[in-house]
Amino acid sequence: MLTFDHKFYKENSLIVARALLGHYLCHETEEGLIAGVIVETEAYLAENDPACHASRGITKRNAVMFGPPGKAYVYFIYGKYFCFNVVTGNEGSGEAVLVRAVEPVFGQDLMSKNRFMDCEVLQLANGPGKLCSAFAINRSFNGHDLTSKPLFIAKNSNEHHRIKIKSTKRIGLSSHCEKKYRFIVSGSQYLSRRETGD
DNA sequence: GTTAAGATCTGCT
DNA sequence: GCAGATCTTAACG
Repeated sequence: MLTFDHKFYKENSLIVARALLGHYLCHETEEGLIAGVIVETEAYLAENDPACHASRGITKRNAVMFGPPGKAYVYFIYGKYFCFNVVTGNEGSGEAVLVRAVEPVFGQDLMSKNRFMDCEVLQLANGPGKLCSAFAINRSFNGHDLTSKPLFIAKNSNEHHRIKIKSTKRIGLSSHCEKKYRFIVSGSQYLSRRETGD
């Protein structure tokens, strides 16, 4: 499995968000490999984006976003869930890509175990909180370099050229969510929301 | 020290 | 389709 180099993550979040679709998110846990194809992402921009955690300057939580690109930004939300992001852009810019859903391809049994509940394969990792739970991603991976094990993103050299990418509005934001900064693999059955006709 | 809101998920109607 | 759970984070005093 080949990972992306740091130069790849240095592009701005809009570019990286699209570029990550169709590639693999992998976690080599002690119990075995967990892997899935990234099918849904959202870009959070350094400039003019009030919804971005970094928009109000550096804090203890978002510090990793201002560090070098290619690292994981993991934060806790709603008292229960984690969200997994990839830091992008130049160091100091404060931007990231939220990975919202993956299509399970390996270690579905482990994902199911990590979710602590019975659910269809279709719903194992079709949302930011679900994905982190299934992949056993927690606070300890905040700041982890995604070009190295045990948690990494690997290139898919086969299918990538076949996917069709669509952009839509971002999910779950109370304000300033009009821009189409959410990117999905069109036709995928593993999205967090059903694909609409817009 | 206190408070309000949050890049969500689940279960119930 | 909608409300509740649940607790960290950040802003404010």
